[in-house]
Amino acid sequence: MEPARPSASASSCTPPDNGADTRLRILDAAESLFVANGYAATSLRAIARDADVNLAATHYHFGSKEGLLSAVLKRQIQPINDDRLRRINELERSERPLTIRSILQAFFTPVVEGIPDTRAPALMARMFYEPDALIRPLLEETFGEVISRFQAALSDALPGIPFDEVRWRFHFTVGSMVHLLHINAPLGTPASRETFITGMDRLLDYAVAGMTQACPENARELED
Amino acid sequence: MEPARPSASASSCTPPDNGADTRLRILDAAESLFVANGYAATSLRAIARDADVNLAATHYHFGSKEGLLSAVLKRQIQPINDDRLRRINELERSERPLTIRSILQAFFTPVVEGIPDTRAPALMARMFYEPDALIRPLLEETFGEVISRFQAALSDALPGIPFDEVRWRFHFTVGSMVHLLHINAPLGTPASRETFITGMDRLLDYAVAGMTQACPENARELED
DNA sequence: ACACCATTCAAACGTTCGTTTGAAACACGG
DNA sequence: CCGTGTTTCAAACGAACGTTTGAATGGTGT
Repeated sequence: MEPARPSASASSCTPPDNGADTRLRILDAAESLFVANGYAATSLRAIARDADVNLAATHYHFGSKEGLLSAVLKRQIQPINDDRLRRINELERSERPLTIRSILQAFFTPVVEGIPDTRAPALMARMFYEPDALIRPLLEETFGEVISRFQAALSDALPGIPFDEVRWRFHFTVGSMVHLLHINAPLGTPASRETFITGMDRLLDYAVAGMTQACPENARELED
Repeated sequence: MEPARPSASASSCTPPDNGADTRLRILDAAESLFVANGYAATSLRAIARDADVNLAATHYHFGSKEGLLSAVLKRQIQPINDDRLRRINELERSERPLTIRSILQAFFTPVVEGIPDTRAPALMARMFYEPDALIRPLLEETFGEVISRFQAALSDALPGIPFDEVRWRFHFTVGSMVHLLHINAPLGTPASRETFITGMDRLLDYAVAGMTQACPENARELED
């Protein structure tokens, strides 16, 4: 029943680019359409047309529409989250205690640098609020570790503030960021990179102020 | 071609509940499904089934799926925005200059009070990020006046801060709120009203800190 | 040259979608 | 009690959907 997955049964050491080009074109087209119109409103036929491939190729390479979405997500968002974890780990190895600003920078910077390309932020924002229930487990699997990891680091850097309160404030911070990605990236203008970076810079100030609130000495700790 | 709209040609002073019950049941069912699954993934057949009405009734009363969405939006979000404008107008008539906290309260409170019912916040959050392009003009028409009105009030209350900077900060504030509505309300738990109100309270502190940033005297102006 | 396997392709599968139709059911003033 | 206009209903429309099929295609090792 199931078509042979190209990567599974291949025993050769150097995988040839047979179909690799098709795979990439499908991923690119799907990503653009998912960002622009959402998952439910995007048809595999539209993806195949934009990618200039046969309709059946989408099922051959990704098994189903949901499998294609999973592949799109993995390609763009996973590297960003990996980079976040790498940065927070390196931070904790170097300085103690961490500053709020440095933690949030470790959270924001990978998005700004757009790993692996500049369409990642738009995809991240879009998928984060996709209504389809089938996407939720995918996202929780993708973001769960990063969120709890940064919650812990922020809580360590905000002694005396209850963990619940820290979680709320980080919740609002994430919301601000996603909203910025949403409005600045998807519809209309393709998000001039300059405007986007400006927004992320101001977001950092805004989030530091919100996270620290009644601890101004903490908010300014890096500016001395 | 066009079916006679029920509200147009009726000349009687007391409109009978002919079809009004059907209309309401359709609106309720559509609202729930739009919030849970989004616009594109919700079918008129599912709405008609949940509302326990005939499929054709949806077209008879609302003309099209898009018309139904417009009616759902108008019923829930318009009252919230009207209340916001009423509060900000009343504020500006009473005290001068306004405090950031009082302005943001005028923006948040109508959502907390859930006019006309508690499902409004969830609908607001869902629709705000709907991917379908057809919704954008609807939302800009619905939220445009409120956004610019509050931007102006905040700018007046933050003398010395460039208008662009104020706009950015308010942008993040809106994002924090929508994100709170999203996570707390839609999928899974039906948003215990208590948890939601707690979140909105903390959001107010967070947003005041972010909006005022390097002006702590402004952040605390109401607490004396 | 052959056999083998991954990939592409046109065509069709059954299902579900938004919408339309035309007649039945209903309310109500004359 | 009939005539008129509003509302409901079952049924169907064409189109688009995700998915499947089976044959053609192309390169690779022997």
